[in-house]
Amino acid sequence: MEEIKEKINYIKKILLSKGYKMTIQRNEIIKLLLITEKHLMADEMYHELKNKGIGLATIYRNLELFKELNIVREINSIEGRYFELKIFSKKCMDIHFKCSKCGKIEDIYEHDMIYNILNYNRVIENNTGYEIKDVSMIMKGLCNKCRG
Amino acid sequence: MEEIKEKINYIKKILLSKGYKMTIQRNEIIKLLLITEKHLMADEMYHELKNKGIGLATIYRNLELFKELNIVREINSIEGRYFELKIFSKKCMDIHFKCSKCGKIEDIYEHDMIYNILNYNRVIENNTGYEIKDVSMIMKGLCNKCRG
DNA sequence: TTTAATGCAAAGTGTTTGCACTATA
DNA sequence: TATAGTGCAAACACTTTGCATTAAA
Repeated sequence: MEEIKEKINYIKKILLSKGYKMTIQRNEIIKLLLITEKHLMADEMYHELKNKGIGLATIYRNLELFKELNIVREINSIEGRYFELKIFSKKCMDIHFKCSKCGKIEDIYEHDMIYNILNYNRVIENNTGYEIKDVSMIMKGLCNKCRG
Repeated sequence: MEEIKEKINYIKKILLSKGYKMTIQRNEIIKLLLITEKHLMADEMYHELKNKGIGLATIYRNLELFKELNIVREINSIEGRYFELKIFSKKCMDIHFKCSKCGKIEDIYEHDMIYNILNYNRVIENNTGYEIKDVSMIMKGLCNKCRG
């Protein structure tokens, strides 16, 4: 519980440093995401928070802001839009390319793709019940020298 | 061009075998997806087909039907919903999940993610000069039994 | 000739925006 | 006390549905 306060405080600093304010509503939204520890849809958050007088528009507006500040990430699936905390996520993954002719191995940094894959991990976790902790990917083919 | 007629005919057989009819509208929607060879949003299709008197509702209804029949697949991203032919797609890659506790290995089928990754492969090929022929992905974590 | 499929318009979703008011820094 | 943030309701965009009509088998 102390940890949650610390994390919220950390996010508050980010907000203040960018000229935004930490409000009761933002505090509650972040706390909810921290406590539930999974992705939520906007209306699920609203359901949870409306008794505290927090409006749906506020939730949408803040999720948008949190996305811009890289605090939250959006996940799109057939069921709709989900949101989850991105900032304290420890998820990482590596991608390697291996040339099937000369055997050379290279690291690949494709940020958007990694981001995308990590998003889908949530979907897979939901569908399967697995808990994914690590992802690695190997691409095989020909490097530019061996392509000829 | 002959190939397109053949493919449409193949889909017609599927429709008829399930008690559906092949209409001008369905023909046009499938032809559009075959010709453009990429994913389209419903309103893009409407834009393309409304001069033939095809309504937006018809497009939505048929995309839904085609999805059920595994003819078309839906892709959800931040920009919105896309649709593409699934039935003649040669795309493949394998994804495995390995439980780090019990060692069990399972196949993962997450079409949208696969589609996404294959798209990024084009980007990586462009950036690196590599030619990617095969992709495999391993996810590690805990299966539902070992999570407990 | 039977029954599935269509176009249109109306109704539903989920999401964003304008505005007067409120609360944070 | 200045200005960012809020709730509410209206507006919006996308999608689905009801119904009278059309067309495929």
